[in-house]
Formats: sequence, structure tokens, C-alpha cells
Amino acid sequence: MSITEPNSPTNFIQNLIIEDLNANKNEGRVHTRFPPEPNGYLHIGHAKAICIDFGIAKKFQGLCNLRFDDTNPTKEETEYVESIMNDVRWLGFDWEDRLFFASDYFDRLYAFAEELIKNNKAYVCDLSMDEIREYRGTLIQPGQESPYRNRSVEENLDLFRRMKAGEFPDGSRVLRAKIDMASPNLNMRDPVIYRIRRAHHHRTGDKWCVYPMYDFQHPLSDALEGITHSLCSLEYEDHRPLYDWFVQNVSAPHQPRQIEFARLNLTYTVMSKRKLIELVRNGYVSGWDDPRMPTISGLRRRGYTPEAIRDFCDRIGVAKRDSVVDIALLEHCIREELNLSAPRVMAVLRPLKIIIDNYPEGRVEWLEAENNPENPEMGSRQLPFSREIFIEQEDFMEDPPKKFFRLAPGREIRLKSAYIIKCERVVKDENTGAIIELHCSYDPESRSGGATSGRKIKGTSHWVSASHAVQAEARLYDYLFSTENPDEEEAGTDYKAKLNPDSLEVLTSCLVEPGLAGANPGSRYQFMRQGYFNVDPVDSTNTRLVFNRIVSLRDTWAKIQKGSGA
RNA sequence: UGGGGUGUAGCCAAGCGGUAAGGCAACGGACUUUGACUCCGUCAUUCGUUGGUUCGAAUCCAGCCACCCCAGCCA
Repeated sequence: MSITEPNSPTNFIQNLIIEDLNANKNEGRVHTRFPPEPNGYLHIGHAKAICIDFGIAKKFQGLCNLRFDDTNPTKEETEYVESIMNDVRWLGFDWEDRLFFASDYFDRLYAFAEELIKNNKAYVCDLSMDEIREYRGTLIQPGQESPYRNRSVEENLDLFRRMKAGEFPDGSRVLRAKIDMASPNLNMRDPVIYRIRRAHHHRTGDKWCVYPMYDFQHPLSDALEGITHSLCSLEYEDHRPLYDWFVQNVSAPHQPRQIEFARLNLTYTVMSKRKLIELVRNGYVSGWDDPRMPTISGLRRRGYTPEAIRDFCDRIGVAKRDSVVDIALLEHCIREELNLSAPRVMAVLRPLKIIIDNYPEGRVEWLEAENNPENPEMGSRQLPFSREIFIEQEDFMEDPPKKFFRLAPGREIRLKSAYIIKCERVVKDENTGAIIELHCSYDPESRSGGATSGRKIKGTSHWVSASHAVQAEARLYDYLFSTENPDEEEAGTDYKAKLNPDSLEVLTSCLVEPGLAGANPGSRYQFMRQGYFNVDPVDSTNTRLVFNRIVSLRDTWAKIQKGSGA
């Protein structure tokens, strides 16, 4: 079940909306919006918000707008708005013709500000930034009124118009709402609503030198768009009285309602935009789309699907409790999808050579292999088998523990879709003692699918034919951070100290079955026991094949070791 | 010492006065041409805590405790 589906379970936001509907509010309409600031790339936390904003609208046959809250020109860039639109679309959501920008409303917002001034509810303040802070008071002490608080309407109007006209330097004056300097809620202590900022805006260029603040812009943009339910994260709860104040003290065409929910946190990663941008800028990762990043573009490059991400967002629920969701749930979602959709192919990450002494030299058999035993519709393919093959190093142990039932001296193993082989001899390097290759025999009667193939063998391994395999590169990713909660305070450490040095392992000797030579960038596979991989959509070229490990299969090594008591 | 929030299992999360859903994780067992997958089973006598109201409380009331957010001309 999903909040994007009609019969899914309800959450507290839906219950509030149902109450509004039952009270005949908003003519029965439900209209939400997803309002990112274009100052960075979207991450999985935004995906939660997107699924909630668009999902709730859909659930109530309503609409959801995409609106960019672009009122701080010093942080915002066109690159970001493009990536955001791309990511929202990729996730599978459609804002149709309702793409908006707060900057589209600059004229109307300015008019609302003048209206406030004319009603003696806003004033131009000449205090410096530091002075404003001092006058604001503290958490436990009330603030003091600005000496400029009681300027006449005429003077305020004149000053504000001259601010807009560019007569004053940046930072010299601001427009403030006249509310209550003694309010226990600091947001109500005459908040700044316009500041002078000579910066090039990504859409309005140099037309404006005054820009509205979020607290003023957001409720009024919602009102202008006819938003009924303005869903945002918990840190804005304190702002709700201000939100309502603006809507009520201006001739707003509509009264939207703000509802807050907890933002997403995930184990082993960070979600704050400030931290992510720092990881990118300081080169801790290769970019916003580094597959270890929790960004949408990182997850996409890693091989995650929009369906898996939406499924994850549905499963984590919506509530007001601060929480940290276990990354295992996200991994479960992609495994569940890929298990049925990704073809199972043979790839050997750490090759160990095997020579089958009783198999004729030069002979090649093409064996049929099913693409996905759980999804027969995916058909089968032909695999070359020959005298020399590679298996996974970890599938052989010279001195195996009790419950190890793969290959060992004198033991047999089934080669997936091929024959049963028996290890006859181990060849080692004279000096180092390292294992160079294995000599085996095969059982000609055991060919997979044949009439006499029924012999039961405990272990099965994947393999590739030495002369047919294609060389590739595999990138194995671990968590970017080594601790479950890198944000957690620990005296003297900052979150970067918890970056996991082993978060990326690159294997260049990886060998894959020949059919993968021309695989499409982005396509996903299960490399048997090694997990799910995709062809890197950025780095794979005709001469270089790179696989990203999307996620491992659940680790069986732990059980093997546990079983052996090792 | 102010204001706003939140406390249900290892992690999420339903529950809204009638006797603790579901998912992830974990742990047993079955199955398996990959120990994965799949399937079956186990996993809160108790809901931060102490009292109160009630025939009956996770749900209502009071006190206490813990944690999160707020003093940008960021959003």
C-alpha cells in the first residue's frame, strides 16, 4: 500500500485534511506544493517530502505545485533548478503546468509589503544587523522596540520605495513587520521581511535590489497559488503563528494551512545540505552524483530505481517524531524490486583460475542458463564453457571450516548451469605459498539440465570461461560514514572525522560473462552471490565497462563463520 | 529560567476509552543448480515515569523525567 494509492492507510496529515474536508473548508479542494530552494541537489529526504506532497494531493484527487523558493539570490543557481526538476520527474511525479517561482511573485509580494506599511503593520528599520540582534532579546528575556518602530506611514512608505529604488546601500535598512517585541516566540519579535541585497538573481537578474524573506514570502506565495495545505518540516512549527499573521494581515486571496512533519534521517549518512555541499566542494566525494551520496542523483547513478525510492518513502510513514530510519530498509526496498527484475548473470570479482584436466582442450560448449529462476518470463541465454575457467576466490578454501560447503581439496561443487567439478590439486607459488590455480576434474554426466544431472551437491558457484570472459571494473560501495549516526555529538569530533575510509573499493580485474560486453549504461544485474550491480551510466564507454554495486545480497559469510565457530 | 514540539520493541510506525496492526532488523526451521530468494514460525502482559479518573487507560487528567527545535538581513 502506498499513500499514492487510494486505499492506503492514513497518517496524521491525512486525518487533518479529512477534518478540513468534513468542515467544508477550501470548497473541498486539496492543493499542496513542493517548495525547494534551488541551492543544492535533492536528496532522499526531499524524496520523502515529494512523496508526501504529491502523494497527499493524489490521494484526495487534488493538485500539487512545484514552486522554487528563490528569494535569496546569493545561494541559488539555474543548475540547481534544472537538477531539481529532473529529479522530481525521475521520481515519477508530474506538476503538469504548475511550475512556479517565488520570484514570479516579487511584484505582488512588494505590493503586500506596502499594504502592511499603509496599515501601520510594518516599518523601515535602520538598526544594524548586530543592533537588531541585541534588541531582539534572548530566549528568556523580552526584546526592546526599535527606535524606528514608530515612524509615520508616510515616512515608511517613502523609505521603503527608496529602498526598492536602490537609494540605500546593502544592509543599511530593512523592512520589519510590527508585531510584538515581547513575544515568547522569537519569530514574532518584529521579523525582518525585506532586506537590501544587490545580487544577481538567477531569474530576475538585476531588476531588484530588495528581496523578501522566507517567512513573508512563503505563506503569501501559498495564498496566491490557492494552496490549501502547506506541508513542511518540524523546524517551522515555531513559524506557524507568523505564517498565519501574514496571511491574515494582508489582503490575501486565500487562507492556506501549514502542517509540519518530521524530516527524514538515515543511518550512516548525513542529510543536511550544508554538509553535503561541503563533501562535494572539498572533494570527499566525486560530486553530487557520487554513488555513495544520499542525493537522488547519487542513488540514481548507484542504480536505485524510482519505484524502490517511492516504496521506501511509503514504508517509513509520516509522523512528528524525530527519527533515524535504518538504511537497511532502503536496501531492502531495492533488493525486493531487483530480485524480480534484474537478470542474474555470472561475474567473478576476484578470480581464481581453474583448469579442468579431463575436459578436452579447445572444446567449447554453449550451455543454456536461465536469466532469473524466479521470473521465468525473462528467458534464458547461452553461456560458453571451456577447459579453463575462473571462479570466485572466496569459493575455495584449502582448509575449510565445518560448514563451508563450497570447493576444497578433494571436494565437489556444482558450477551454476554447467557441470560438477572436483578439486584434485592446488598449485601454489613456491616462494609465497599463494594459490595460483586449481586443477579439477569434471563429471561429464552432471551437465545441467541433462537426464543425469540430478546428483545433489551442497555448494554451487558462479564462474566464467577464461577465454570468453570480458574484463570489467567493479566499484563496491560501503557506507560513506562509519558510524550509524555521524551527526551525533561527540566532544572534539565533527562529522567529517567519521567518514569511512573504506567506503569505496575498486576492483579492476573483475571478469564478466561475454554477453555483458555491450550492456546498456544504467542496466541492472544480479551478480549472483556478489549482489546487485548496474552499468555505470557515466563512466562506462565502449572501451571501459564499469559496474556499481547497488547493494549486496544479504551476507552469508557471517553465517558460515558462525557455523564453523571460527 | 521563555516558547514550540515529541516519547509505543534494536529501527520506523498504527492505535484516538474495550484489553498492543504492519514493515525493517534479528532468531529458529523448511526449500534451494549459489548459504541468496521464497515459505513457515518466534519476537511489547505492555506503551518515558509517578499518581489520579473509570467497571475498564497506550488512549482522559495532573505532576515529573528525557530528547528535539527557536535568539540569520538563510530557507
